[in-house]
Amino acid sequence: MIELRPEQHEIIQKMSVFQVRAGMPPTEARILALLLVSDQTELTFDEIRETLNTSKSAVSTALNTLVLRNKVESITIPGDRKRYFKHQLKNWNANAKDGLEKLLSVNQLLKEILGVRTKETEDFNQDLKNVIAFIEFMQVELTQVFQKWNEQQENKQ
Amino acid sequence: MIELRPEQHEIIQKMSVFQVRAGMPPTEARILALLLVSDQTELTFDEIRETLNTSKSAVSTALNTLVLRNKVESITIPGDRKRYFKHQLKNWNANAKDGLEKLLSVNQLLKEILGVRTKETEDFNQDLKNVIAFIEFMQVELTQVFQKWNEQQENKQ
DNA sequence: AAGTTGGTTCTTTTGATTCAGAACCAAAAG
DNA sequence: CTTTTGGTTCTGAATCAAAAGAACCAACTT
Repeated sequence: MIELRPEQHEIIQKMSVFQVRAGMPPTEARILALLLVSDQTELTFDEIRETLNTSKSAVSTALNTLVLRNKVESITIPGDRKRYFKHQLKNWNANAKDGLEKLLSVNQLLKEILGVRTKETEDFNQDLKNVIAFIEFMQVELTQVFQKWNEQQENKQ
Repeated sequence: MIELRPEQHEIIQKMSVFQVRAGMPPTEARILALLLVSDQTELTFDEIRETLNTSKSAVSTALNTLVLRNKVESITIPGDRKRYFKHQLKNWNANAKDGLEKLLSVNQLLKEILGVRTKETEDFNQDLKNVIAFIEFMQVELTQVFQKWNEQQENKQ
């Protein structure tokens, strides 16, 4: 069992509220938050379960989906049967990119809608075309922004 | 009651699935999709209710939150008691900006976490600093991207 | 003033998520 | 081969969000 300072508990609370609002299940959110604030960066299944005071089943399913979604990485140390779990901070960038791309993929549907609409409603259709153009613009610009970040990072080494 | 062609029904289906995945309640999603595909761009409360085959209460609350969130605009025609509802395509841009800013606001919490962490775990802390830097970078770049788009639009007129 | 229209608000019902508890299982240790 | 460890999987049970239904209300009509 990990001992947490009061501030750490507080942040777990605030952070998980934030993530739950964004659609993440509570247990997953609390595990992620714990892995961010804990003094040890690698925790075992049981440390997580005890510290968060949650059932084995809840922790097991939550951890598995977190690993599946590349939010958490699971580490095995040779000669130790336990698995250790660690926040995948390194993937934050890539996850963000994936998330944005998924959002922008709505453009496919908007184009379909434009294809199906009456030609009568010219103003509306023009507005729709504009949204489509905006999303396409964002796609191009965001790729450049990500590229720029990656270049900056490489130059720092 | 609005008559919809099969393709229109299909798109309402696909579009609302997409939005529901992104966290929007089903009725709201279907109303938005209907307002995008319908041949008439302005529909009354009852046209929406009948076409989507939903209860008055569900339509009422959904419409009200959509109006509150600037996703739908409500129009009144003088001498007609009914309200007409229209998709706020013009606000797509601004809504996108708000949504992104909300996502990026997690940075506040990440900074708090960094302040509370042990100094022992240097690698982890460096990764965390990197995420924070990345989000700050995105904030700056995104503002510029939005600005660039707005300038382009002004020049077109 | 007695409907009718165009909704809103409150309560109940339904359905889906989430979690706990227990049974279960595979790998390693004894 | 039996036991322990480190989890997983399978029911319920509790909770929660969304929708339905019904009562309600204000504005307009007749």
